[in-house]
Amino acid sequence: MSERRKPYPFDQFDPKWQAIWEEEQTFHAPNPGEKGFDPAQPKFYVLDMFPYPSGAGLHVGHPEGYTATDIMARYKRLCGCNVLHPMGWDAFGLPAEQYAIKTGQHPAVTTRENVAKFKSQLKAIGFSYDWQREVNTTDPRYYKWTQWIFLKIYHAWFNPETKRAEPISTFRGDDPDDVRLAYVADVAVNWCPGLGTVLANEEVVDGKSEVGGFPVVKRPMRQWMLRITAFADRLIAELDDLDWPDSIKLLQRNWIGRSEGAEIRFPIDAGSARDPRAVSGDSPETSLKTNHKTSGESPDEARESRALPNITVFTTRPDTLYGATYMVLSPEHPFVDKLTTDEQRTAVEAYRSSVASKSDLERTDLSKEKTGVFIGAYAINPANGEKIPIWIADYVLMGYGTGAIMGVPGHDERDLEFAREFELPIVPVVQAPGRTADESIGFLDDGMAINSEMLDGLATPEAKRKMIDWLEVNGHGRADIRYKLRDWLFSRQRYWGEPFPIIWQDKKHGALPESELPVVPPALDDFKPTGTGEPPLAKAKEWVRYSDKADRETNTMPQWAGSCWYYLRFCDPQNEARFVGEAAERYWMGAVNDEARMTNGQASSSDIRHSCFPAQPGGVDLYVGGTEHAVLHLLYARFWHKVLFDLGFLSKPEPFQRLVNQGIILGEDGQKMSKSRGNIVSPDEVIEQYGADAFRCYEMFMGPLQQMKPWSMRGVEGVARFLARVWRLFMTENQAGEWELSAAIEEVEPAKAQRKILHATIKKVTKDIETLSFNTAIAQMMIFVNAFTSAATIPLEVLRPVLILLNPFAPHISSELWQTLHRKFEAGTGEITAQSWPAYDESLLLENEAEIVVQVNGKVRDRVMVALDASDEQAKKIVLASPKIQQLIEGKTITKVVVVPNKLVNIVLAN
RNA sequence: GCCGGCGUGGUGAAAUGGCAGACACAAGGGACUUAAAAUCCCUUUUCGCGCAAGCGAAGUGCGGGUUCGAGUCCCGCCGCCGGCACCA
Repeated sequence: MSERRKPYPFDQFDPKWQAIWEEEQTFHAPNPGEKGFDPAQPKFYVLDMFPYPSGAGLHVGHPEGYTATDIMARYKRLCGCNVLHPMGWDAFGLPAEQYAIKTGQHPAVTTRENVAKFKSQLKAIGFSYDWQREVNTTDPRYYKWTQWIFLKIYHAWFNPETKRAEPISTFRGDDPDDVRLAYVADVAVNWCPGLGTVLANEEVVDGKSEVGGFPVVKRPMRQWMLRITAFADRLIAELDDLDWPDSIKLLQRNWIGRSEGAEIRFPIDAGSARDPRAVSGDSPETSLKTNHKTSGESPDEARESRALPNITVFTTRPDTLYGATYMVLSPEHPFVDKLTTDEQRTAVEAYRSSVASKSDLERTDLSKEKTGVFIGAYAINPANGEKIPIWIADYVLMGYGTGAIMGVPGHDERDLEFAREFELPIVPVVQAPGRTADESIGFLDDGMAINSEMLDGLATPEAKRKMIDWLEVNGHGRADIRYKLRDWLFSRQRYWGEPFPIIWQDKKHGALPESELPVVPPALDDFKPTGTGEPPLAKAKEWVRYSDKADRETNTMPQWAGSCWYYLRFCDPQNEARFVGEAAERYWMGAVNDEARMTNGQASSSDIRHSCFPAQPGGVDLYVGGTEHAVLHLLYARFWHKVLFDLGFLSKPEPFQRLVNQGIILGEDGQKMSKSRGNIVSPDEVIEQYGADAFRCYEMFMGPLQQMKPWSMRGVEGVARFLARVWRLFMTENQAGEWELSAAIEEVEPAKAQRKILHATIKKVTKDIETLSFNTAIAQMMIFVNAFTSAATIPLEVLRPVLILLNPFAPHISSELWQTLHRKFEAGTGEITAQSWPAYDESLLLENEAEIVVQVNGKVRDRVMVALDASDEQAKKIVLASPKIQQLIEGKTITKVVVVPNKLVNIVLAN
């Protein structure tokens, strides 16, 4: 008696049912060909973003999305679907390694402990995962296939003709290493000294590492890159058919940053450069090979550029070429050295070194004034033949476009600022509607071309087109498309990641044969980064030596690698011969089998409807996770998926058909949960006090899934009270203080009103689950329970379906009550999880009469009952006969009467 | 700066262009109880009138508009949140 008695005995039946589900493997989904697989069942794949198992365990934010997917999974099973609902661990990554550095504890040990903790917490919430499908990215049986996929990428190239990834064997050029989708490049990378590793652009936030917040500097290093830019167009275009939030699609489109425009070549003025002949090539890109797209320059261009060097710029506004009064090169542009005149050399060198010492953060500080230096050389504007000065300035970035721009101060904000700072000429070439030429300086939108000879009078879009034609015809340039998206920097100098299946011999990289996978990292005592950029794996000399002639690659893959394809492994996690079996992939990642939908055993007569099987184009049917992965994981995974699809391994080009982002859960103080604020709520304490079902239901009852919302223990209590009312609807306490089935439950015909509320509840809950409106589904079940709490007798017929409706939300209590009910009544067979989702009968929702709202001039004045089949005229007549209304309209002129059948009549009076 | 999203009671929120505030929380009152807890019932947008059942007015960030009718659609502001940020 020391503890307070629970309002219902969840502390007894929560563990009981969790044990039964585990024992009976209730939620195991059989694969095609396996025992228990029914080809007539449609599939439903509902996926959570698998967690990184941190040492802190779960907080109440994690299970928000998990609860939503669990409700969906349990609902779809009750609807007769074969549901794939798996969970696993994204366990490579920095925290475990940082911990290892601090304590010497091997990351594998930490990971094992954290996984066990996470798993027991998830089980305590009663999630219906198929634990037979659990995967762990750090398990050699898993990362064997991560490495295998890397090899597929390595052995593939992007064929610009077919716009698809193809095996490297179809490449007809000289050196396949130039075009592989995985390649090595010396690039200016984001080096993070604090973490001792390089980072992808996506992992750098405000000049600091996303993990740990350490400063990040640019540094040239030899790194593995994945050619994601080749897929930029498809990654944008194929978003269209996905059922994702528009905001996430937009985020991805913006991140990819497609810009249409033109590449324009500006000849260097022969008289001005120190030694123009010394400049070779027409673009820095051909030598650097940073961009796949431009590697195939035409021979024409090459010949031309040898005759007279050009500076190539990219612009989205070729129509403004006549307004280009100067050029700016990035300070790192390879032409700067060759073009700088002796007089300007000192100033140029000084500027370049000052820029080099700046961090990215300082350099991109928008509020600072434009800086730059004239390098003494001139270029020729190909449109008007004018000699224009060449400058360098740090507002031009080497990493985008060609690292050089034409300065059009009339119609570009930055150029205008720069030109004003250094008193360069400003020529308006686009006239704004309703403004004079001079007033149009600084006008950025589409207008009409002026001061542009052949373009004069043309609207901007036509002017662009005409200029591009002219450039192409005269060999000064061509239409071009550029992206903000960079190729994916794929190597890390860390211990706790997948080793590359790559060896080096004579300074050339080569792939290991598939038979040598997995490549397991060496045992190390010292996990510390070397600090020099050399990876920790290099310390394992024995391991590194592959043969007398060849050494192993010592970089490791980034954390994203494992999560790029885990949803595929879930389809067939034990397969030792393949990353995913063909039949399993086709079934789970393919489209829903329409035939199965039609022949499914659910009742479907005309008046009984449910919507368990909306049209689904397939793939992962529902993917729930946080917005923080909008441009990282979701873009990388789509990229890998497309490569594997092109190579013929997958059924569909997109992995995740429907995506939903859950909103974050704030602490009780309305602030983001964090250790430092001390406002973290753990599911453990909630479950201990209120039970798993109250926890689940509160997570869903708080508000719309997608919305940010604060936690409230009071709110949990309210939901717990609801579940206690459900309990007492079925159970009463006897003299001995034991719970027994209530005598009020009888096998009697429900009253009409009872039946009506039952069917209204089935309809509402079904619809709300489909739209993920779990909060209003629970509200409706509360209404149902409130309506029955004081009833003298409760018909069995209405209780059974409601338990099934409740089951996805509160699986423990509904299972327990179902079992108790059926010990007495023996109606129906088996556990609640084996039942069918109830159907509702629309005709039972209708009365003979409807209450009509009567408005006068749009204000509600009365309510009257009108027969359902009444005509508009009849309704009007009844409404006008109402004494209240009579009073209000007396002596006034009715100008109009609006009738909304069965709902409303609005009488409009003349004033 | 640019691009999104969101502003409804004391709080979380509900509302296919058709009764604003469902369902909860909190608060207040009552029943049961020796008492408390638990449970159950009632009140609770604001203002005004009324002993009362009730009646009237205003009300969804602010200002306009469309409409018989706007929380919902359109235009212009303000505020908060998120993303991008010298991307040529």
